[in-house]
Parts: sequence; C-alpha cells; structure tokens
Amino acid sequence: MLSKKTKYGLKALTYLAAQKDKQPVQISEIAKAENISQKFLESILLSLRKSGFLGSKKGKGGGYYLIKDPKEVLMTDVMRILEGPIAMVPCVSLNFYEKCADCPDEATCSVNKLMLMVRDANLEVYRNNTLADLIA
Amino acid sequence: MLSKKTKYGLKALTYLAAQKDKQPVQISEIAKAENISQKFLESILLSLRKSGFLGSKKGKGGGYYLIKDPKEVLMTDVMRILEGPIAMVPCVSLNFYEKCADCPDEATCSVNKLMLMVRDANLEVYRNNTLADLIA
DNA sequence: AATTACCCTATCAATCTAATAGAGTAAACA
DNA sequence: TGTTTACTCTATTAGATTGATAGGGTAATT
Repeated sequence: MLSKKTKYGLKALTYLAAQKDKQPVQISEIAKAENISQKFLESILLSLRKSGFLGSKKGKGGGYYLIKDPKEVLMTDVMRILEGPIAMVPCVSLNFYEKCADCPDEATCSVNKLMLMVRDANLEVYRNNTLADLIA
Repeated sequence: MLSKKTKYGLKALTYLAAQKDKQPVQISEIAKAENISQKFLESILLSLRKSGFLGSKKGKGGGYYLIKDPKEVLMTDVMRILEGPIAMVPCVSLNFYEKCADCPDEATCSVNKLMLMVRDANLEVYRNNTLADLIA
C-alpha cells in the first residue's frame, strides 16, 4: 500500500508545480485544496524541503515553493524520499541494499528473482516520469 | 515492503514445485529447509490450500503438495492471495477497486495517474511469470 | 513591534505483522 | 482397533508503523 505520506506529498508537489508564478503557497491553502490534515502535511513538506525539492519562506506572504523545474523532478527521487526504497525486499534494493538474514543464497532465491524483475519494472516507470508528466 | 507471509509463501511454493515426484511434503521439512517459523508457515500453507494452489494429506506420510503444474501457476494469482492487491492504491485496483474518500476526481489526480502506470508495470511482470519461471 | 507562518517535539489510538501456544481432528498403518 | 502422525483451528501477544493531533518556539516580513 502507498502510504498517506507519499500520497499527500505527491499531491502537494503537483499542486505547487501547477502554480503559474513561483510565489510561495501557504500550507493551509494546500491542505484545504487537497483535503489533507494540515499538521501532517507540515511534516511532509518539511521533509521535502530538507531533501531539496522545496524551498520555504517565513513571515507574511510566506509558504512553500518548488525549487526545480517540474520537468527536472524525477519520480525515482520523490518516491525514495517519501515512500522509501523502491524495491520490495532489501536484497534487490539499489539504494538500500541489505542481505536477507534468512536467505542462504540470493542467486538461487525465487523471491529475489521475482522481486528483481518487479523492481526493474517500477524503476522504469519512475525514471520515465517527472512531476511535469503528472500534471499534463 | 513485501510481507514475510508472501516471502515465505513464495519460498514454500517453489520448494514444492521443485519436488521431483508429487509426494506430499511435510510442513516441518519446508520450514527447516527455508528457515521459516513452522507455525507461521502452517497458516500460510493453509491459506494457499484454501485458495486452490495446494492440496494436503493428513496422517503418516502426509503433507502439502502442489495441485497444478508450476507452468500454470501465475504470479498474479499467487501475489493477490499472499500479498493482497497488486495496485498500491485502491482507486487503480482491478480486483479490489475502491474510490478514494478524499479525492474529488480520479481523472485529474496525479497519484491516480502515476499509480496506474505502476500497477500496469507490475501486472506485466506478474502475468508473464509462473512458478516454473522462478525455479529455472 | 506585531503578525504571520514555518519549524520542532511529543504524544496517541489504531492497525498490522510476525510469531507462539495449545488444543483438536482426520487419515494412515500396524 | 488403536496409536501415531501431521494437518487444522483459535487465541494471544509483543512490537512496529501509521496517521493524526497538540502545543509551543522561532524567524522573517510588514
């Protein structure tokens, strides 16, 4: 299951990407428009800022804004920040690799074999889609 | 993340598929060979039996055995039983469709759009792989 | 200087997962 | 026929995670 964090994060990103000007948008505005718990959204936007997707401005007229061009924001990066590893098992993860404690041999492991194919299929989708593609 | 249930279930299925004869294999043998908690494996095999993948035989010399030819066992069916919906959000699920409560319009929803592509990519993998493919 | 809106910490109920325990039941075999 | 074997079922549990909420703190505009 996709977590609400990722769901909300994606919605917020596309909301910001759809803005005509680059003016900051208040959290409250996004939360209201997308039916998201404002406090929860705060923490999500914060992590998106810390990972370099968003900028923020404090004080009156402040809010969050997209740093890069939506065309430059790859879904691989977004998903890894919001949802975590793209792979369904650590033993096939590119960025979060870990050996399975119980599995004696990856080369002959059926789970490894299947999940490797699944990972590649997912990567293919995430690599070929940017934030801009989700709006059009 | 792939649940342990699915992981163990897949391992058990491939273990049974790799058997030369069609003789029943005891739970304890599979559990030992694949490093799985026996009691947990019991419940998994039970659900695989109830959903038509496995047959069982009680008493001495009993155990579980594969009902169909491994070539006929599609990963789509296995995954749906073990892991649940293939889609990451209910609003793009073929077999478990549900409208998102918070989303006003699927047609313009960015999450829907992305997850639809992800679902199709995953389906492609699961449809093109059978239990037999995981052994070879 | 006051307001606005981001920033951070802590807490919480609900849910899910993985594992375990223990008793029950059906089938095989001597 | 009776005992053994191994599947079947119910219940319980600790632990982790999720999603949400509360409340105060801080920095930057006006």
